[in-house]
Amino acid sequence: MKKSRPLSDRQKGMLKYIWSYVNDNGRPPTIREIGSAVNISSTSVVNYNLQKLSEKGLLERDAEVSRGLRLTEQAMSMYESAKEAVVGTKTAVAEAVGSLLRIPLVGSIAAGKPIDLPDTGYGIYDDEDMVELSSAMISGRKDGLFALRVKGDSMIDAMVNDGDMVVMREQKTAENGQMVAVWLKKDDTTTLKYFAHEGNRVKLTPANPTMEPFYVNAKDVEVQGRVIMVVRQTP
Amino acid sequence: MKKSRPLSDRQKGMLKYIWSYVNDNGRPPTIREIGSAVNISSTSVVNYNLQKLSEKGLLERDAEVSRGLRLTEQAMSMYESAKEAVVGTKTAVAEAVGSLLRIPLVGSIAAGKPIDLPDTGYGIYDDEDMVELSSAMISGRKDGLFALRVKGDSMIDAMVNDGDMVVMREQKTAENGQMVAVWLKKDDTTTLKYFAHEGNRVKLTPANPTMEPFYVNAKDVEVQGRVIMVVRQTP
DNA sequence: AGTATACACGAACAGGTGTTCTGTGTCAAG
DNA sequence: CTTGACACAGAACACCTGTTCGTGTATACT
Repeated sequence: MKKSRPLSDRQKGMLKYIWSYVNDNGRPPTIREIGSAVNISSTSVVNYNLQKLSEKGLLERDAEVSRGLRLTEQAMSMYESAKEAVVGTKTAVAEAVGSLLRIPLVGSIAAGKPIDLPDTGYGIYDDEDMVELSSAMISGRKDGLFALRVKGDSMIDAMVNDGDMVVMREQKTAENGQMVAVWLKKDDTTTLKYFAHEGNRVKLTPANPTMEPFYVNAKDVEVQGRVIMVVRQTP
Repeated sequence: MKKSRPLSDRQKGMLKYIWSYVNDNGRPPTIREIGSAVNISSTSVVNYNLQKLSEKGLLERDAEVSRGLRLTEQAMSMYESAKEAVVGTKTAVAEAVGSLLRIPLVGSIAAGKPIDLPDTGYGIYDDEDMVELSSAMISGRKDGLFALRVKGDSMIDAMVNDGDMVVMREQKTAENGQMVAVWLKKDDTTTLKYFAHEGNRVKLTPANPTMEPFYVNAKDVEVQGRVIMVVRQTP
């Protein structure tokens, strides 16, 4: 559920000013330039409203960089009505929009503890805690999906970095060849490994091809979920 | 009549950098950013050459204003051919109408060769060759995006596996801290590294935190694009 | 009543950024 | 050889600029 408030007069003015400033000068304005153009005395208020506009997807900001802001296509279209292109593709996109999956980002995953899902279970989530993926990117069932943020460097064996996002599906069992998050009872450790049954043992293979697989007694592992996808956003 | 000297290599480099920076970031660079890009340690030298370029009518400056410079038509025309290639990529933007981005999967990336984009440039794509991502997942500009499939194990230093997908943006320049695909001329190798200017050298840091950064002469690296995202779909 | 949220203001801070000044070396003309 | 224009380096300075903190004021909801 999105609570998208309408733009205030100030925010509309700021947007328009930024647009025309870039048009006139070939570079974005500073916070203080925006402020004096819209009669805002405090830079923090400009900053505040810029952030609001950013949250609405109308502009993007580069932190700690002077003039580090940029209008998005969405905002540009408000001023450049003539710039529509390729109507043909529009229908295809319209169909595709419906197949957008919104996956809750429910917690984090680290080596030292089992996956921590909020006690409430799956319920209501803020917009910030959702990951949007095209359903075309995900094969198989699309229910029971959730995403976790990886904390720490403990998963580099699995080619997963600190800060990466792991999209998973609730599963207590796994088939051979699937990548799973397993809880190793002996070590009190959660790891990501390729999974394979081998008699009463389980073969766990790191994703890093330079590392050797190892074997664990089937009683000592607990499948916590299947890894569908790993996403890393680089700065 | 003024005696108009030909441009020095430095000035040509500055001009080109400014042009690609504006193209990449939507705003002009600072004096120090230009300096580190062209191996000039002193801001006064950059200032000096900027003034020369200004006298030659290749750019205009706004005094006492950060990022207060702008290429003239005359200078822009020097890069006309390259500009058209960029305009070509705009088709990818046109399809980004909704909140869903359709990014062309244009080829593969491997250690032994530069990024191979189809000679045809960006044009028509099959549906199978498109990657769908929510635009909310991608920060920064959304034009000039393309995706590559990673071939081989040569990128494990960058925590990127065989078969992973890399979403990139066409960029000839990079800011400190960004992950880029760089072509190392000496080694005939393409690698993914975190990028940082350091004087006349470039610091390249592997994503794998257990590995040490190394340094290369700025002349021997060529930024081929910026890595926006790495996506791994597990079986 | 109290609590939460959105919005606004002003001040202060740290680092970014253009400018300026002094000095050094090169090279061709006088 | 001397001179002066040209190109460059380094440091210092003053202002610019984004960020953050504390505070205040409405409005809506419990």
